[in-house]
Amino acid sequence: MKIDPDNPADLSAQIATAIRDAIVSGALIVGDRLPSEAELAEQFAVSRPTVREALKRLAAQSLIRTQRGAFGGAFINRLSYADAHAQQITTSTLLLGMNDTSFDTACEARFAMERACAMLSATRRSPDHLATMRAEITRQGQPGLTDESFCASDVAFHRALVDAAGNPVLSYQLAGAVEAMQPLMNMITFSARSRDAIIALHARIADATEGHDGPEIIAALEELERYTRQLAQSVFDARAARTDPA
Amino acid sequence: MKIDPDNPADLSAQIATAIRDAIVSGALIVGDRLPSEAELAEQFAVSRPTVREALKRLAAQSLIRTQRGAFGGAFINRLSYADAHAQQITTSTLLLGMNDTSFDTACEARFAMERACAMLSATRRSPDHLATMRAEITRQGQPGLTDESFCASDVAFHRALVDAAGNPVLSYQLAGAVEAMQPLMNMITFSARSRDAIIALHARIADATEGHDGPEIIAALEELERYTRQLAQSVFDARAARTDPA
DNA sequence: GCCAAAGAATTGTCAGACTTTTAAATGTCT
DNA sequence: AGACATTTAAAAGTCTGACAATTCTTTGGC
Repeated sequence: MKIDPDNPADLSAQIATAIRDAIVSGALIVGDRLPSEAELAEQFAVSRPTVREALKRLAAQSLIRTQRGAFGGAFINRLSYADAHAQQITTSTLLLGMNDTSFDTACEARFAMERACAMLSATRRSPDHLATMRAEITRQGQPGLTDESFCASDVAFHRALVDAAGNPVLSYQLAGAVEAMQPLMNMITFSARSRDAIIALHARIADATEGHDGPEIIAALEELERYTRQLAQSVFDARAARTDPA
Repeated sequence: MKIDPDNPADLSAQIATAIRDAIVSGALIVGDRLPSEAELAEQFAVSRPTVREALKRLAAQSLIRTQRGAFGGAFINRLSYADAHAQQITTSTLLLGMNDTSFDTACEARFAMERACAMLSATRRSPDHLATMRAEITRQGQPGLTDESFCASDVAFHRALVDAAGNPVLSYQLAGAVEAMQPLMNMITFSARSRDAIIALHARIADATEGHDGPEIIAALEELERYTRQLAQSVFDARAARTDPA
């Protein structure tokens, strides 16, 4: 594990990369303890603050965890699904927020992926997943619910559908697509009528899931996608008309 | 933007979180310049090294970029698809590598998501994408190709298929699923016969893509999934027999 | 008016010190 | 001997102050 002191790039970035490579390549495995900061500083021939900056970079990606005290130090962290999940959601959210991705593009991707779970969810759904879906549908029908709460419940419903597929990799990958859409969905105001339409489709999905009917889930999701995009379109049209009253 | 000095958590972590929240919430937008390290140190009532550690955490996630010199500083970075892509691949790779996810689970997720692109790819594929797919198929048939190069080409082929869907969000999400599988795929040794079978399926996919035949792409992908899992199974069985010769 | 040199702002790096936390080692009492 | 309290040492966390490197702006000279 070496660094090039003549490289114009930050030394801390180089050190972080060197250690990250060692982790990805398998030279360092979960639970391993890195040398102490002082030792690393000596090995790389840099100062301790520089080493610390490198370690913080790795900590930011949940690659290591640090522990104070005697026999403490930096340990290679097991990247949990939960950590990866959280990271992916912030990344996806920023990605959509910063790159003026069109609502249609995001929506298309999200539903395409969600439909990919449908057959598996139909086969493997547990009573737990069904109960969650039903509960969210009930919540969505409650009067006085804010638009944001409605969206949050919508996300929870779809997460249950995805989780029902019983594949953690799929759940992890989908998390970004589904949850990152939430800020975009929050821009939509849901009338009582549109809420009813969405709830009806959710009920149809829940019924199909209960009845192990994959194709029916897909059909309902397709209709939901159509409806969502149409709803967004009318919101954008209304906004455009207000901004530019030609 | 405040931090709690009595909080036992790292001050640098708190500062990083505070700034990250400001970015995610939209209070700081792309191109904005953060105050200088000295000013941040004063604002948060900590020392400059502590501020620097916080900034390195954010830099590790590509949320900011720093520039030296007068009127330099830390700037809010536009999170590019390329950056997010790269991050997702390392994260997914580590996730699969560290959590003894079964080959079947990863494979199932990957093909489920890839099939989600099929209909779109069939509709939107450009001559460019087709050319890439054909080129990779040719490469895969070359004699003397190492297993690793074969896998790399396999990934390139599937990426072309995904990119053909013409949806950057989908491409980004799929990157993790497809490319993170590569280390797992590398564990498989491909006989000449199994390579031929895979190449034939690739050709079938390319033909279907050219002919705008989505369902045929899906059918071929399903067969490819079956074949891949069967291949992996036999490799694992052989390994188990060698380890435990009962 | 243009080019070069000086200046100022800002990050990158270093050295050394002090504080806090934690676990192991040691000592003491029953 | 075993259980409990005390000491000790290792390590991260933080601070201070300094200097080097970089880069933009401004000024001065021609």
